[in-house]
Amino acid sequence: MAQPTSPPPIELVPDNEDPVRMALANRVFFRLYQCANLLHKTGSRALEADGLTTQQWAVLGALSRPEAAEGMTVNELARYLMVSRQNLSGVLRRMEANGHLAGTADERDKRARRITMTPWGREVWERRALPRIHGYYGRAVDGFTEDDLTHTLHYLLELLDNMTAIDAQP
Amino acid sequence: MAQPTSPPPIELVPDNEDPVRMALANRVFFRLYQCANLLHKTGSRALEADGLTTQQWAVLGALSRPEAAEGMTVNELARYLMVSRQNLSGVLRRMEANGHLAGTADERDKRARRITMTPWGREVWERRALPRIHGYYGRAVDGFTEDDLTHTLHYLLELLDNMTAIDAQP
DNA sequence: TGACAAACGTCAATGTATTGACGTACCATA
DNA sequence: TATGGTACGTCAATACATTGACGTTTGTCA
Repeated sequence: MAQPTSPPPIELVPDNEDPVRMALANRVFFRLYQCANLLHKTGSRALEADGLTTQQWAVLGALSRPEAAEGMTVNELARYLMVSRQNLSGVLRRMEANGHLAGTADERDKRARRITMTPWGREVWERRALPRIHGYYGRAVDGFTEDDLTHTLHYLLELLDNMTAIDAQP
Repeated sequence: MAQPTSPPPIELVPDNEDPVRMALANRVFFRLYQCANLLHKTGSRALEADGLTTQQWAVLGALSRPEAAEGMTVNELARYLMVSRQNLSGVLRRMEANGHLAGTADERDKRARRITMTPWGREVWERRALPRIHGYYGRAVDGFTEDDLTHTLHYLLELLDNMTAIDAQP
């Protein structure tokens, strides 16, 4: 027997008002906020003997990749690290002053500056920083299986995707 | 038939040198670093019309809890948010100047200052900020099921635990 | 009780992060 | 080939974040 058509189910509570979801999201973002603070604090402390901060660690990590063998421009680095180029400008100035980095004018595009690691910067990175970073990682992911790490990475990438969309379309 | 006892398996590569683990940890921390930057950027932008930053949002969120009905001291807030009290001192000064917060001398302990939300601060928090924050959460956790959120929270708490241990024992 | 360590909050110095503004250089199109 | 739009990098102002140092208050233990 044919049923009379009934209206489609109405979502009484829109997604962004679902209290359970909101409470969970709130806890996630609060912990993400704490993680961010603690990452910068403990990361910088782990490398303070080498005169590096967490941000400088990120810069050296980016420039040490084989893909960056020719160096990177300020803008490329800023996009890669997801910070503003204005901010990076200051970080790079300090790192050039420290002798870790060198900037040379780009031949093709005279507006651009190519940033590369100096031999001393590479030495510091490979011989001093990397061993400490691996020690740091070892403690920071203590108790994580490889599966845990993979899942954590996946969720961070999802959050990053969503926040990138928010950033692009405020 | 009895086997001769053989030596226990030797872990050739200590945990913090396992290259697969290190590579995974590196990707996790790089994404965490990007998440941190993007959280502060998009969070502050979401509330800029109310004159709030991500940090001020965290402070109001802490003070709006029923447990904080009597207010919180600077130190309690700093521990709760996992930032230094020196840093918080400046944030609170700006928020008192904005009229969102008020500080009163603690009766019991004359060294301490109890921070509370002003009626205006509560109004801004409840009527203006919270709706925007829920909109932000809705977009930021788009595609996450409740299970996903629970798992994400779990992994962030694990990372937080490990980093707290590093912080305490450098 | 009197002295001394420890905790509370702030000041100062430094580094990182944002947006807005600006000069220089590239480039596409009229 | 001019000319306007856009991209590159930096300067300036402001807000966060750290550590180190300091004056005030508290509380404990000789």
